[in-house]
Amino acid sequence: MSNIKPIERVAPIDPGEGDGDEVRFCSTCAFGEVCIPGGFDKTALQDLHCLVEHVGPFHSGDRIFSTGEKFESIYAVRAGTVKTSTVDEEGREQILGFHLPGEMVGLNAIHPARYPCDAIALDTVYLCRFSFPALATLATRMPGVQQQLFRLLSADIGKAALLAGDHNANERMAAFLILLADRFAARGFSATRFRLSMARGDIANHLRLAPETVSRVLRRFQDQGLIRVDERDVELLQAGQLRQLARCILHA
Amino acid sequence: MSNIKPIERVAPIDPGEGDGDEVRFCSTCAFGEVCIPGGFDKTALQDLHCLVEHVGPFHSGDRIFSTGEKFESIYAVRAGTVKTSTVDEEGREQILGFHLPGEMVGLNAIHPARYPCDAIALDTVYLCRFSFPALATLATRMPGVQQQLFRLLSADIGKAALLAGDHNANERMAAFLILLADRFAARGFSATRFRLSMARGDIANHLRLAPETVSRVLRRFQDQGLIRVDERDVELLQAGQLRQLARCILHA
DNA sequence: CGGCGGCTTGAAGGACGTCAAGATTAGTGG
DNA sequence: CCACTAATCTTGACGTCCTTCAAGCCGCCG
Repeated sequence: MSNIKPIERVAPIDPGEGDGDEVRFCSTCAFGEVCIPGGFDKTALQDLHCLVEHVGPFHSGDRIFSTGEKFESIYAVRAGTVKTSTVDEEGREQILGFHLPGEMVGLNAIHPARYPCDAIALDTVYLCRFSFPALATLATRMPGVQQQLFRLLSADIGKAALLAGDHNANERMAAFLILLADRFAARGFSATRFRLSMARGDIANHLRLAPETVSRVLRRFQDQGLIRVDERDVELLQAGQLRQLARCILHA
Repeated sequence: MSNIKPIERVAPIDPGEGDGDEVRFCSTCAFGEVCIPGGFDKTALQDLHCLVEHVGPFHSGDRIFSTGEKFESIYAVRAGTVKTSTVDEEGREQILGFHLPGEMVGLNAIHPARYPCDAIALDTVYLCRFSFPALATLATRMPGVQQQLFRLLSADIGKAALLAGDHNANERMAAFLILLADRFAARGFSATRFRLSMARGDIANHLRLAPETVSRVLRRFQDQGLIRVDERDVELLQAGQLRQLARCILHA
């Protein structure tokens, strides 16, 4: 049974190509503040727009890049969700993270100069591709670009550390939901109702839990009136309590 | 009983001040390749040396910076070991990492613009302090500096993800030892014999284990002939087998 | 409709944590 | 140099949270 009415789309789904809609995307993108004119040198800004390439659509399961490929570009998600994951030689997957619209993918590839993970579309995905060498060159001329790159990289270190801690299933699940909500909110989506673009198994993997445990925790949360779940649609009913549960993880 | 003879010091302990010994340290430092002349613009290089400040000594337990302080500088470890950790409101510590000579501390503070963790000396520590604003400015003139910063930041994302995975106590302990060995080796120390500068409890915390479990795993490794442990002195007898044990973590 | 993958639910087992006690070391001051 | 205490480490017994295994359910798509 479905307890929640269908979730209305808050963001544009199909950006089309060459539709002159850049501003709508860029305003929520990690690079928006430097992409969109803000007192920067005009010609440099021109360069920034020139080195951006719109790519997509990718469909669920499509690979954006694969482990070991030569690192060339970083990506900003325009629409859809991307998961990054590694596969060890036993064939077990480890999901590093999920990337929502406005977030960057590929920053961890700069150092090894090869992508250290796979990037896979979880639904219909559109991206902005930035040639990294070109971006780095531009950054030497535009301090704003350099600053933003430093910030994005630094932020990713913190993100990676978030779920690395020692916490039980309830705390990790609560933190996952709250983080998702906050990230949706930051991009102008609803913070209380959203659709999970990833499978339970993917959530479980990312949180170092068994899929069964994820199911059980979600059910427990629902029984306690904290959330309402209908398949992949989630509504946060007591975001405050969830945040309280997750406070050890969220910060620290 | 002591099974291992005392470990001879491989690295200089007391760097003194203004001893003209920079090269000895810088050659093993994360910034060495840009600090030490390598075809770079002479005046820019001069600037790099100018914005470096040698600080220390810090003693065991001393704080280098604290959570919430305004971010000003990043640090390179010249001698000793630094641990970075957060404390949640329940008062529980979470150790983010250990920083050996030649490694950077504070890169995760760029984004929030405040240090998101404490940095604490585990023994006698000497550091190079880099004013980050000055470094960033310099980076716009010296692409090599910018590249190195990007690489260091990117590498830290990968490091943070390493121990975030779902692995059992044996794998994590083996990975910890091998990673330590490799890092010592990269800086010119012995890869098979070294002294743990951190307490068992700190290792345990970092690996999300109980201190008791760390003891038990180390004993098991010793009984299997993989290592020899005498207090904090460790000798890797079967580094290959340890690496094999840790391969799922080390990579993936 | 029927098969298949994703999800849920229950019962049993295991890896690690917790608790408690003892051993060893380090630190301190006489 | 030697007590004395506190801190760290080790070891064993027991408990618990989560995984594993197994089965059934549901929605999706050919």
